[in-house]
Amino acid sequence: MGSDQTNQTPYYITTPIYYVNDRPHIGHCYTTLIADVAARAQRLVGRDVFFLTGTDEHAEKVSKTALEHDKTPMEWATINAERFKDAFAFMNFSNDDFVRTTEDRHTTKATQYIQQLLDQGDIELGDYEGWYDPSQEEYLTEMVAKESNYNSPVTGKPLEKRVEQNYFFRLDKYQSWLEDQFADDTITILPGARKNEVLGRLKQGLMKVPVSRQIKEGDPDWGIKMPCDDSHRIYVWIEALCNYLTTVDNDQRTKYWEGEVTHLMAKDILWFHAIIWPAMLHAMGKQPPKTVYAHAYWIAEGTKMSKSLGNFIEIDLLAAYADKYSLDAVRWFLTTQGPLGANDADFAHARFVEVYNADLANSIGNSMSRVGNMVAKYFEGTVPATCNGEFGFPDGSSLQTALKALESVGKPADDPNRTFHFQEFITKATTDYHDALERMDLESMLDSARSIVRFVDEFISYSAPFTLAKQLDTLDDAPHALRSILYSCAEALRIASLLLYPAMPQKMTELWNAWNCEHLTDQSNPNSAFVAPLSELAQWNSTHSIKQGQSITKGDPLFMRADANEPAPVAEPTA
RNA sequence: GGCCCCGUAGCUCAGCGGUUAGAGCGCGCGACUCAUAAUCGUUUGGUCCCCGGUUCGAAUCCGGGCGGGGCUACCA
Repeated sequence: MGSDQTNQTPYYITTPIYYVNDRPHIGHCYTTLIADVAARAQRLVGRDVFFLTGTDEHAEKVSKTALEHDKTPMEWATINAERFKDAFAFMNFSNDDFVRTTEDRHTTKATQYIQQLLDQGDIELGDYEGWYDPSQEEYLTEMVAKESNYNSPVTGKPLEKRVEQNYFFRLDKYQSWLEDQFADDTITILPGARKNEVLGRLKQGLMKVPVSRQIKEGDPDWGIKMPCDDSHRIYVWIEALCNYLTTVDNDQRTKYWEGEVTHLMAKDILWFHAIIWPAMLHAMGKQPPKTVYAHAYWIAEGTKMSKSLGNFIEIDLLAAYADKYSLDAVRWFLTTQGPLGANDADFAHARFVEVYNADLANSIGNSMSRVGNMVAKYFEGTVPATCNGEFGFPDGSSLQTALKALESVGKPADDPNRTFHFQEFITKATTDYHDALERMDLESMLDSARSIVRFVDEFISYSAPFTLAKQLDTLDDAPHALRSILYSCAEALRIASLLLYPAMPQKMTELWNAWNCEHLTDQSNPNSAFVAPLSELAQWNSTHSIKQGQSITKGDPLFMRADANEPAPVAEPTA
């Protein structure tokens, strides 16, 4: 594995921009978290990454709610955009930018795109005819109208058939082009079940989509006007989608759009991202995204989250969990247990504690503790030697010595012929890691990191360095064997920690500080850049490896074991 | 209404035509003691939703049920 294998295509990953009227909740945090983990992993393997999130602010309701709060729409949007920024800073997301759709850089470009589509005839004036619900001030689809017998589903009053003049995007022109993109995965829709949904709907045929709204008497001045026509605003959805391009549509950043683009989102807004947006891009002569990934939802303790139940898991509750179990534990749980597939996932406290103890306290944290502790105990905290990580016949003698030690105390190994090949195992783990990252399968990505930890635990049990340590004076070669064994454990864990970093940047940086590993350009800042790509960092017994004489402090346990009987954290009531 | 997905061990899921159906977690037992009562080993645990069909052979393909869920273009 050399740096020449690193994918040099710039990597651009986006989350949806979030509706500012919502309070940041687990859904926003989850989508942005998986983007963060993917972005950090891609940076780790050496790619040039741009990670974007932001807020969608031009919705009608924003201006309405602003009024209710005695604020201008812009003031209100700013207050709420700040809440998202705070929440994301709290989650330690490494987004390279945060776009607000009210910013000039967005509105200017978005207007240009619409103008271009108008000039080309991809956007044209037409009549929109539909069932209007005057009480809700919205149009209903034919299906919904029919189901409710052409009465308002809310008030029961009759719907009105209304015709409105609107600008339409000629989505219908791009049906066959879209079909081609999906047929050979030029645009990859993930997971597969979602792709089927999109294909199924696509088969029913595409219509023109309205991309403007008429400005009504007394409407607040909010949103972007149609460039050609002051009496229309650009429909907020259409404008919002443009953020992915507007933010990087400049000389410095255009390489990201021309690189590999991944859009992440929840399943409810897949259609816009898989169909409308790629078609718009194609019409503009721009490359479509490579991957459109729609994850499912979190549910809370087995129950769907809804406004009426008021059981949304908001940022405050995540903060309470972070306070008790550490932020990285929250990131780990959400990333590995989340609804990346087509099925919803449950945020259940009992499950959280189970995963926390199994993966973090007992596995990762404990393994790092026991190795650190043995180095402290047997070698006064200084790594005494290096080793090639080969154990067992015919390449190494250290394991044989360890087995002799076990034999001499009457505890011979069941299978005395086992071999352990650290470098080979780690190469396989990092290869799997890369492959999983390419598929956005973050759970198996992190599991391949954890497989190294399991390997180390297994090796410790088998080789029993603690037994060997008691015979340093009586058994020939025992000191050398013990040094080799502990070096290999520490070095393997160092590499595992690199692979775990994207999910748990703070905790892994904590370990590197305790072990004096200089992987980051600024050891005091978990978010600083790596000094080298993974292919170099993860080399066994090489430039960035643990060295002979390197001091390792035991440090505090990274994840203290949790008591399942303690009550679940509760969100602090906040303003 | 239309289209789609899912139903496999207590839980989350993998397997999607071929030997006695798997993993992780949980539970039980054994071993060990460097470590956070952690770890390692091992057992238990399954009419692979039901009925029918195709096949030498089906969890896997086909048809029909039952149950759960999703999508169905103007709140975002």
